[in-house]
Amino acid sequence: MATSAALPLSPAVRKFIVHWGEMGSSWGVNRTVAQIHALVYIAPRPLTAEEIAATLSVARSNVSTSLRELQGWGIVRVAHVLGDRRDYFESMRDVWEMFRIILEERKRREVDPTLNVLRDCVSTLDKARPVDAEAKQRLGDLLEFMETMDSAYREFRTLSIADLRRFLKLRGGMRKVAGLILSR
Amino acid sequence: MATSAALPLSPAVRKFIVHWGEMGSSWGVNRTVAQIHALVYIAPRPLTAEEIAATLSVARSNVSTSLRELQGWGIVRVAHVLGDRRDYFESMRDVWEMFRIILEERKRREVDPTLNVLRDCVSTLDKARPVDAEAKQRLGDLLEFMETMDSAYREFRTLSIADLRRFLKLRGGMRKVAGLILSR
DNA sequence: CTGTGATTTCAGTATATTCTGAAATCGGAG
DNA sequence: CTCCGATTTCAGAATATACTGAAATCACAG
Repeated sequence: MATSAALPLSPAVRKFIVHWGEMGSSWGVNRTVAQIHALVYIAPRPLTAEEIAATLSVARSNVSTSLRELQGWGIVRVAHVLGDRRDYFESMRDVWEMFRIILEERKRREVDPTLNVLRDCVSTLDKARPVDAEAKQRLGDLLEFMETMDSAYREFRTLSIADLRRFLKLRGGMRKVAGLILSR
Repeated sequence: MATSAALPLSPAVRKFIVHWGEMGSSWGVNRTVAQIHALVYIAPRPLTAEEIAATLSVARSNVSTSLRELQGWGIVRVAHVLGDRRDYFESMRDVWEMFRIILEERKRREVDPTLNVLRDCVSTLDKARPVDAEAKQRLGDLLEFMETMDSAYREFRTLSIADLRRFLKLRGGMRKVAGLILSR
């Protein structure tokens, strides 16, 4: 097959893709990976790896690796077109669901291991001589904070996207929570 | 003054510092910066830059730059000891407050600019030919999501640390919210 | 002012990360 | 099986980031 041409992108769309790439960088996501995600998300139809490579001016192989990573995050998936052997890629469409998935994945990859390390450190320090009393206190505080966040997240996770959305959109929502639940 | 000696660190504390550094990396924070933060947070007293350099085996100048960055985030500050010209550094102690400050700072540096870009892109696409209808829709969805998050955050921000803590610690908190506020 | 220790700056170096292109592999058609 | 286009792998190159050490600056005591 002939080399795919770059997709035509309006300036606004270009701007978004570039910005999303920069955002990715400051959140620990490879710039190209983030750009590819932006492109696939905004595209009106699933794209081939070759189209992506041409549009963003990166090597075909780089696109392959990056798409694999996005699939690993669960926010991009392969689609197929009848009579076409190539893989087409499309992004999850629901932003809220995407948010939830990314949160879940980061928790699994980063928060959970940190909780384990903290628990381990605190329990080791329990058996240590009192020289480390201070350190134990600090790590204990941190652990308590992260465990509270963790269990709050576990509950948050049980809400439907619809409820979550409704809750966050409530004007005065936090105040209501404070009033209804906290004041006793 | 003689070169400061490295502080004695128990294995558990070392483990924590190393892990915190790795965590930093995956959140877009320089490893050394994160390690310094961990060390200063866990130390029983304010430390000099030289002590930090010796303890973590990094150049004095690197510590200087990293501390400046941590001060920029507002989670580390300078303290002084009577009769000692050196700067001593200490971390904010309250983990919840620290969390709040970091959240605020990341919002300011990353979310706010993204909101601006999205608004700009969407309004540009408004004036565009209908070729970009799809893109406009997608960016609009993303913008709506981020604006909802943003305003929910603005309310969350008005809660006191104490209330926030109490709320997150409530067992069944999210369920209660759903029950009391959402179901109507 | 001068001297001294503390701190910062910054050019060059080292390291880590990302990217490329060529080669290997895959997988279905014939 | 062979062929062929699609995809992946991976060693080396390119780039970006972090780090060092020396020199400059600062700030304060004397």
